[in-house]
Amino acid sequence: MAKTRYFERVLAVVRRIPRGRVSTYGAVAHAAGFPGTARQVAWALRGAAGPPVPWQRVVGAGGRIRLPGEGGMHQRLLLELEGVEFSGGRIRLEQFEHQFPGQPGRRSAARRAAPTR
DNA sequence: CCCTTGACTTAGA
DNA sequence: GTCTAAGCCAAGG
Repeated sequence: MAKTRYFERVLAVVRRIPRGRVSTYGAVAHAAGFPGTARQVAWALRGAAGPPVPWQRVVGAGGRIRLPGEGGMHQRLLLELEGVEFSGGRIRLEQFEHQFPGQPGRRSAARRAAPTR
């Protein structure tokens, strides 16, 4: 039961994350077409946490679990079962982060505030 | 319409 | 390495 478009879009993206891979809130938000809405991605996952949505494959920047409490423990467990390796509480994004197809945000052709990195 | 909440992120101390 | 502050944005009250 689709609730909102935002909701649907985000979940659709999360569903595309293959098993054994992970993505970050920011990346999902961007892939869904809403760059800069990482927090809302978390909000959406919270309301969708279920079988149809591999919510555990979405982690915070740097490959850190941002879900507190047992939920976080559960998430880490599920990921490890999928083959994702942790390194001192962090996931090696270099190796497990899923790269979405060249899908530039649809809201505006592009948006790379990319600070002086 | 205003205010609060939150599984976030980045930058600075 | 840790902690704090500010920026961000959709939803719900």
